[in-house]
Amino acid sequence: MAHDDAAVAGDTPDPVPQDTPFDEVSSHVVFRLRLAHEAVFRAFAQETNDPDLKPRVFSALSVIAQYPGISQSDLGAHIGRDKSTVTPLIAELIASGHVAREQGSSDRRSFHLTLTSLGHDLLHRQRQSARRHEARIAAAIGTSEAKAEFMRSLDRLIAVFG
Amino acid sequence: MAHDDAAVAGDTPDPVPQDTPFDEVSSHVVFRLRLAHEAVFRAFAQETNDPDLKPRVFSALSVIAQYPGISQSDLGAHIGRDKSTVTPLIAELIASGHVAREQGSSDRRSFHLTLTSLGHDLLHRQRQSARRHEARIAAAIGTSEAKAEFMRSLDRLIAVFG
DNA sequence: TATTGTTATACTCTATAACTATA
DNA sequence: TATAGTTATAGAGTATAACAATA
Repeated sequence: MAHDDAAVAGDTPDPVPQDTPFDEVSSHVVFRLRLAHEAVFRAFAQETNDPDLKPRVFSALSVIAQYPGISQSDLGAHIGRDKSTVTPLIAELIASGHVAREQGSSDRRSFHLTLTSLGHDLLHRQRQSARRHEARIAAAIGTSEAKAEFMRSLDRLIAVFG
Repeated sequence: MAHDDAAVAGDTPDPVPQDTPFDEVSSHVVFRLRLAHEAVFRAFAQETNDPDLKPRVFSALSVIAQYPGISQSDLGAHIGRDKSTVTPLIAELIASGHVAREQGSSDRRSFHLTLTSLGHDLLHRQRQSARRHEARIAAAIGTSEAKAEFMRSLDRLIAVFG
């Protein structure tokens, strides 16, 4: 915490107000985006006590469910991560029995990823948690329409700056 | 890249469309928020060739300019970081001559941070870069009004989940 | 030559805990 | 006891580059 107002250089700064201060920094999208991302990310992980409910696990399971047989590189492209980042993630999901991997027959460099029944079960549970989380987000933002507009803005930022 | 449509488990997946795919994952705020944050953060750092234009540097300079004499702990509270994270940041800014530090006279545990003239100059330049960056964001989102609404949504998320 | 996946490595950003010195 | 700041350390999360196998 800090001063209530600027330009005070004395010894004992006043405490800052607890509500959002009107800092210059707060007026920039990049900083609020960082804080909002951190907050939403944390809340997502806490949505259940399931230690497997990590966004990266959920995203991997979702993409594999949607594209059964997808390769690791393609999965990486879908979730915006390098293949070297995908490797340990998939290793973890194979070790936990949620994902199965089969070598390609026509191209033996690549693997085809599929969900096991355990993986489908986990995805099902994570979808429920994700649904609750999205509902909390909609409530925080205000309405479903406002949330949809928020999503559109995120999309435009990703499209322009991504 | 991956399949064009789901449930194809063949050997050679079709390439994924280059525009945003309608993945399940894309329909969740948490994932788009991550990608948008990464993209906007990267663009901010690239706004100029100035290697000092890091969001954390800009935020520290801004807060110190707004609250001259602020302590390191208070600064950390303003930018949402622990004091142990602030220590090396301030050390860097003192080493580069942008920030000055003076021990408190009434409470000698704490320090008072101020900007040097070099620090003011840097902040001035960073503000210009930040202004351009914010303008690009507004253009990406569409209008200033849409950006303002976007900011309000970010604020609500921070307030609810922070 | 190009690509898939693995590995080794390193970098960025961050926090927790233990510590010193003050209060 | 409590607080300001430092230090040591650790842990996410990620990418780059070199590599082997395959195309």
